[in-house]
Parts: sequence; C-alpha cells; structure tokens
Amino acid sequence: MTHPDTAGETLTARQRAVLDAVLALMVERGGDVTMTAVARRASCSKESLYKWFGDRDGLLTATVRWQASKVRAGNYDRTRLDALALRDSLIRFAANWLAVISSPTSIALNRFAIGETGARGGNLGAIMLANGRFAIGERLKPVLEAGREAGLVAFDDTEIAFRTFLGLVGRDVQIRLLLGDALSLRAEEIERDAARATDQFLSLYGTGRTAPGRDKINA
Amino acid sequence: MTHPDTAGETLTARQRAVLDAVLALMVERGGDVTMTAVARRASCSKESLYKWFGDRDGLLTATVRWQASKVRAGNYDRTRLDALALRDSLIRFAANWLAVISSPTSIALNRFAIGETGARGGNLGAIMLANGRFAIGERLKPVLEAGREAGLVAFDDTEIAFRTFLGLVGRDVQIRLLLGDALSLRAEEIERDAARATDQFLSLYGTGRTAPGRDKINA
DNA sequence: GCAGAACCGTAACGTACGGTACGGATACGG
DNA sequence: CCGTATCCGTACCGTACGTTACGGTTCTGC
Repeated sequence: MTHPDTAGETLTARQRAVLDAVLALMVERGGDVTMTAVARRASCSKESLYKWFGDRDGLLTATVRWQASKVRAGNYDRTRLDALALRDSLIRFAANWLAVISSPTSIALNRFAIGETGARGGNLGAIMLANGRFAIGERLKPVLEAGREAGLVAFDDTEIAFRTFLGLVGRDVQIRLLLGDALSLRAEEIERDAARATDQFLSLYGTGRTAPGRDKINA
Repeated sequence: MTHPDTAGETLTARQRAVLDAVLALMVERGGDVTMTAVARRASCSKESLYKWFGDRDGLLTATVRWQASKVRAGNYDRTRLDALALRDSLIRFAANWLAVISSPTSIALNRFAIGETGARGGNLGAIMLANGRFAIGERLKPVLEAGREAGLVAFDDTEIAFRTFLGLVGRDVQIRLLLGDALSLRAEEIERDAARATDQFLSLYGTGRTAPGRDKINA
C-alpha cells in the first residue's frame, strides 16, 4: 500500500534530508536499507517515517523520485545548429550521461531497483526507466531531429539512431558497473569516450562534412 | 562461509536437478528464492541442501556456476576468413548474444547477481562477469584479430573495437530488460539487429569492400 | 536379510526486520 | 502558563526465513 501523495514534490526540508539519508545508506551499505537504519541515520523516529511515507515501499519510491528530480540537467539548445555545434551538443550529452551512470548514487539506485524488480513486481524499475532512459531520449531526440532538418545527419527512425548513439556511448559500462566491476571512469576518460562515441555516430549517420576521418573514431 | 568444493563441477545428477529448480524459481518467482521453496520445488530436504551446498550463499553460487557452465557455446572458426565469412561470424555472434541476454534465465540471474552485489560484497557479480562479458570477449576477439590480419578490418586496440561492437549490438537492451521493460525480442528482430549492428561495425572499422552501403546501417 | 548411510518431510529455534504503540521533549498559538 | 501538535527514542509484536534437529523411509554393500 503506497502512501497517496508523499512521493510527489511536496516534500519538507526534513523529509528531503531523510531521503538523502536513504541514498547515502544505499551507496555505502548497498541494498541493506532497513527502516531502523534509516531512522538512525536520519535522526528521526520510525513513526515519522511511516507517517510521511506510508510504508517501506513508499519510502523507497519517494527516494527514487527524489534522486530523479535532482538529476534533471538543462536541455541542449538547438539554436545556431551547424556541424560543430551538433557535435558539441552530442559530446556534452554523452559526457554528462556517462558521468551520471558511473556515479555511485546511480549505481546503487539501479542495483536496488533491479533487485526489487526481480524480487517482486515492484514499480521502481519503471520509475528508473521513465526518469532515466526515456527522459534522456526525450531530451536528445529533438537535437538529433534538428540536426537532420539542418541536413547534418541522415536517418529514417529517430529512435533507432538514438539507441545506436546510446550503445556507442555506454557500451558495456553500465552492466559491468552494476555487477561490481572496478571500472573507474575518470573525467578525462569520460571526455575522450564521449568524443569517440560522437565521432563514431557522426561517421555512421553524418552527411558530408560532419563525418570525421577514420583516425578520430579509433581510440 | 562457503562450502569447500561443491560449487565446482563435481555435481551429482540429483544436485544438478536441485540447481535447475533454483533457476526455475528465480525465473518465475524472481529473487524470492527461499530455502524452503527450493526444498519443496526440488523435492528434497533442507538438510540435504545444507549438506550439499553449505549454506544459502553456497547454493546460489553453485547455481550461478551451473548456469554458466551450460551456456558455453561453440567457438567461431577463423578458417577461410573472407569478408563474407567475417560478416557472417559477427552476425552469428551478435544474434547468439542477444538471444542469451534477453532470455528469462539470463535476466533473472543477472538481476539476482546485481541485487546481491548491492546488498553485500558477494562474488556473484564477479562470476557473472567472468562467465559472461569477459568470456565472450575471449571468444570473439580472436575473430576480430584474424579479420585484421586478413586486412578486412582495421583497429589499434582490439578491446576498444570489441567494446564498440558490444555497444552496437546490445545498445540499451540489457538495462531495459533488467529494469522490467517489456522489450520483447523476437527471433526475426534479433537477426535484424545483429545484421544492422554488424554492418555498422564494419562501416566503422572495415577496410574497402567490407564496408556496406549507407542504406544497410539505417534501420 | 541386515547394518549403516543417505535422504525426505517436518517441526523447532533464533534472529532480523517491518510495522505499531507509548512516554517524553520541544515548539507554538492563545 | 496551558493545550495541542509534531517528533524523537525506544520498547514491543508478529512474521518470515535461515539454520538445525529428528523421526521415518529408501538405498547400498555384504
């Protein structure tokens, strides 16, 4: 039984602090998030947790929503779209996304949602998808389509082109991190991977002068 | 405390049947795998479970190893490597891998390993990585390198080329399935995606006549 | 046929945790 | 200063599950 409205955006500062405590516990102690531990960590009583969030499921759902509301980055503007601006937008998007999915918070939250999806028919996975994978699609696809209208890239299906870009950027990073691989992405590696993936994407879908030389897509 | 040796390959038929029961439970009931449920499903006593596998962790580890030992598919031969044979090997590899990662057993097992990686410092994730991601790397990379020696593809770093191929094939499929997205991959879609990803890869890394036309990489 | 081992089914135990109840403390309106 | 509301800390309850123990049954070697 989920609490009626608490998962939305009307959260007091105290409640937001509680959700941050849940996130911290997820990161440092894994899925071992018990109500007692949350109460102790947030210095609040269990009674308050139940009053504010209904039950454990409501607390976790609110936590996922809370984190999702914090990640919303700005849109990528589509004005002055020449080849360089498109490439820059794609690189910035890719670097930002790589930074997000390799952050400890994202890893812990995805692990939690996946484990809960397996254990019960929970909706945490759907929330993660809606605020992660699908939300970024709605933000990037307009950029791709603007690029197509400007004659810089060519594709029939925006969704397919977007998924190809996601694959080139993410590769096997996420699954390896989720399974505990010590794959450390430093800022400079993220920047390099973002540029490589973008140039590979433009090599596949770009028209004429947007496609980079072969040397830029290898390493 | 893990049992000394039971996780290896010296398993009786009875024990293998028990592990298959665990797999079946994981698939149909998610991570809700309790010792009582396993005992009932496998028609054995809990005492036997503890004698054979030590404790719950040993049982789960043995299950992961058991499934891994069943997935080993044949190698892709590197003889008679012309452009068509290389493309065919890559497509067959990609289709097989897509079929594996979208199978209910793989999804359930990865969910379980990821959840356990989050909850404790368990080694299930490492086992999955060693038998999944890294094992297929060791099987496909020789094919890529043979293609390079035959002058069909060009790259500096085999690992980077391999990861690019993985990204083009898998895209966001695995994370979406793990999070519960109802992304159904029928055999014909798998075949089409495998061909598309292979042609995209050859377009990026191929030399001369191996690179397909633009129309083959779009949709 | 028999002793002993292996095993099944089930009962029992201890613990961990979700959820609830309650006493005491603090803040606030009147 | 008093009544009320909110909240903290903690004790408590019921249940689920990992683990152990035990009686009864089947299998195996001699």
